[in-house]
Amino acid sequence: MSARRTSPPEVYLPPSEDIPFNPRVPGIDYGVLDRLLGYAVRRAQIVQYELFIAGLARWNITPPRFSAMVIISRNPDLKLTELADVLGIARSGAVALINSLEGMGYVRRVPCPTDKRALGLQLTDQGRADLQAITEAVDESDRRGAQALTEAEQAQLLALLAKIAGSGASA
Amino acid sequence: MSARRTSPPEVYLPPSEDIPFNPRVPGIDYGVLDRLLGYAVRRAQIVQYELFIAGLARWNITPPRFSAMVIISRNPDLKLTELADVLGIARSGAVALINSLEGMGYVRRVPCPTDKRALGLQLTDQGRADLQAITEAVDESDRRGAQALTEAEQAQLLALLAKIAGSGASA
DNA sequence: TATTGTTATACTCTATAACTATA
DNA sequence: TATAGTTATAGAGTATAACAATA
Repeated sequence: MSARRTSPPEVYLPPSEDIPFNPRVPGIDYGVLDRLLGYAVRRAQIVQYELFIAGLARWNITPPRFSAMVIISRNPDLKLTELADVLGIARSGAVALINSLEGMGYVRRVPCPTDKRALGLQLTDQGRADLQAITEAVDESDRRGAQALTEAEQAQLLALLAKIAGSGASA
Repeated sequence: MSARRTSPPEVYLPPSEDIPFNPRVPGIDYGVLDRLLGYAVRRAQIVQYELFIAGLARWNITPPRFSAMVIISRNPDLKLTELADVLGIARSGAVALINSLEGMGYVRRVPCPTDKRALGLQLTDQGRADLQAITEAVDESDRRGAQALTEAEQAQLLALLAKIAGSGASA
């Protein structure tokens, strides 16, 4: 009993032999699962994630990588520990994440002038450029994931999700 | 570049040094993430999962284990391959899942009369009994996750999530 | 003493592929 | 030939703990 987790892992490479996840297999009785909010969120997350992977395959970009790039681009000289906090992962995980993005030529570590222990994270020119195209692809797959909803419903859903996310944080 | 995935993994053990996930760290600019449905779902899922783990710690029950037990209890003599399909995991993963539930004394493999290759899955008496208490704990943590919402909002959220989950499946 | 980034280690989950025994 | 369950193997992600450098 070790390797305890605070957040569910998230990795992602394209589908394969398996047909895409079917959130409601015909003839199956889901019992309580059908009325649990947690299961509904999980179902939706799997579908969203599959769309993300399908749309971002050519970039080799996973959700955590995309999130990290966005956070870094919007928050200049963010420290590695802060990034870990924002993403909800351990510092060692953030190191691995940054290593991969650095290997892709998207992120750069720069020394911090005021604290010699720390380092600032920045997007490279290529990272900044590709993030634009990547963001367009993400937007596209996000739109596909929401296509069953009207504009009003999408706004509603976003608001409701923010509410339940926020409630858990303060608890 | 191998070990391709069709669904995000899901494990779960109780939190630790790390404070719980904060879906909106003060002073951080989330950029596009704040308007992406996929990120909102992911944020909510992390919080829901943390509540699940906290509430089910004493049972050593994870979301996949709970889902499997419910599906097995509601669908008599479900085959292992069918369970894998419902949960959206590979057959080898279903074997491991059933092994763990069998080790806990909750699930039993029974030979299938009509097909000697296949086996039916059943809850043991203990599994059936404990599932009741476990379901109550799950209901409790689910309620806590939804406490920021009114009854009407909860129903609305459930319906909207079901819509976006369903849209992805048929695509 | 506490914190930053790092490394080493272990664990869980997942997928692929091959195997067997049936169909 | 195809399918059901199993096993073996590998890969990705996460966590913990310890470390050196710095605060």
